[in-house]
Amino acid sequence: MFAIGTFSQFSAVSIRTLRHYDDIGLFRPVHVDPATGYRFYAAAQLAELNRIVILKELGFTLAEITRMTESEISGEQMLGMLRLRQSQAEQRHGEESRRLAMVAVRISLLERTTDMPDIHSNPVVVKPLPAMRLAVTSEGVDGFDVDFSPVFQRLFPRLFGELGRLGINPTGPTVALYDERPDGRVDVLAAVPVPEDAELDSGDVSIRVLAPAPRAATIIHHGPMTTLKESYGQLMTWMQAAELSPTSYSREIYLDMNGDPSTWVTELQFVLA
Amino acid sequence: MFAIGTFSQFSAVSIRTLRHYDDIGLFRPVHVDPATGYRFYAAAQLAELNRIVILKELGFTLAEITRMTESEISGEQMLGMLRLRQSQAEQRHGEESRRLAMVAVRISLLERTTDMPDIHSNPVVVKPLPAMRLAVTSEGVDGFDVDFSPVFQRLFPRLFGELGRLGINPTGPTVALYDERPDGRVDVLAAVPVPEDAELDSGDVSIRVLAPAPRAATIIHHGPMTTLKESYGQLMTWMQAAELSPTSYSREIYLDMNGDPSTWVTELQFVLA
DNA sequence: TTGCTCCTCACGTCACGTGAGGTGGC
DNA sequence: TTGCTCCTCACGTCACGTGAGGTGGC
Repeated sequence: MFAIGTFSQFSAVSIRTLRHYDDIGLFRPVHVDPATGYRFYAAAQLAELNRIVILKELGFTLAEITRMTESEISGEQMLGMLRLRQSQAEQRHGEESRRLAMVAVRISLLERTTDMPDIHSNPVVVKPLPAMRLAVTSEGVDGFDVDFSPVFQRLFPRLFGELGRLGINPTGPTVALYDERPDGRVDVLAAVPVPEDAELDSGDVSIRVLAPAPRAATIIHHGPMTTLKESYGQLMTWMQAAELSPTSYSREIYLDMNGDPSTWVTELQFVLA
Repeated sequence: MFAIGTFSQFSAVSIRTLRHYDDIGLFRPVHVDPATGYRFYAAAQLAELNRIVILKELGFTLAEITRMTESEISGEQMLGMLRLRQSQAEQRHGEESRRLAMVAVRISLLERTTDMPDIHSNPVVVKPLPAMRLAVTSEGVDGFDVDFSPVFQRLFPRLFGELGRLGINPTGPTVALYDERPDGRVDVLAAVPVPEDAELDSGDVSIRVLAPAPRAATIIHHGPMTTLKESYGQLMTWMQAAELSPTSYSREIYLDMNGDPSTWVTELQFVLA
């Protein structure tokens, strides 16, 4: 029999870990001196400890290993658990790969423009978008090269006028979206979230429900709408570097339009595949 | 200004997390109602929160991010931290890859022999070996096909006789090792650990110091020496499956030779590259 | 008055590492 | 008697999730 220090050396498992395994009932010494509490291990226990070490290296938790050793497991069952572990490990491996790729993207963006920390100048975040129930009104335009302000100056009064007439209160910030049309033109939509029970379809203004999006690339734009294209540029530069592409045109969420336009806050969103 | 629930929705960061960031001083609301303790966030704060989210996704800890945001960091510094992160992430990625490979090895070993759970029948552990100071005596043989018992029956009495004569007490279990010789023959060494200050060089018995090995493949053998080759077989099967190769011949550590040979416990070791 | 949102503790997570403070045997 | 080994608490780790129990405003 070996005292804990010797057994720790032979097994390359720390004394603290051996005590921990004793505490949680995973692996106990063959003998404990009742007077001193000293733990004593038999050489033959090394094989049992080694099985635990192996299972741990494969990524099983101590709770799982405890269950495995308590109820003797068949080869088939072990195979099943290993396959489960394999898929979990593959998932974590994939996450690590993506993280690594993102670090590389940030490095390459920064190397291009060493004048400013890119994370400050290019804070693109990928996040899920919740579903939204919107009241919308729209107008077709020829493309993205036109000035949208006159369009919105027609759309928003129409939208809010109709909502006011119906006594419907917006439940969130104003939104602009852009849609492809079958004829190749672009639909400009002015919209605002409305309650679940709000119904309307007055021809010009109707309800549209946006499905939740699991992943969207987003950036916060500060300042007036006239400088929006700079933020769009950053967002698209980032998407190119990250090799991600949008599934549709953008959405603009006007989070803060109080006070001077130089203090406005807008979120630009591209839903990703 | 937004209450915490609204801000949580817009940012896709949980309420609990926002409170946590407030607690640790990483990200505070622009305003807290003194009467109720309600937190209020400004739209413009979304950009700041997004930077934190990005840094977290890149794998930085909250403590690191706190330092980064407290002391405004230059592009160069950020590049340096990103490169450091990259190497850390590569390391973790490598570990995940190895773990994945090990799971695959276990699965393939199990698929070959579904009659028994391989981890029970093949508990090979890779671990570091500590340095050892040994008293050794040796003898050359023609190869591994011979019966070693007569050799050991000459070597061990010689070894322990000499140690007894010098009054040197072993500090660990008996060891056998095998060495290549320049002439192609094999050196069989019988050895035992001795204290740091023990000196001896009597021709037949001398001191040899084994360097610590960072990685060795090991297996516990139960029973008499006559069945050692079965355990060697398992160990070598595992090394083949794991695509690992030893740098030298094996070592045998006789951990328990008390009582009947059927209860003996021996560890077989192959130092890995 | 009833929901809704928000609040502050405070425990739990996972597998030990790391002191603190103390005790038998050579 | 002095080191050495071993012992038992018990806090700390990391970033929150998850109740418990309670409070203002519509």
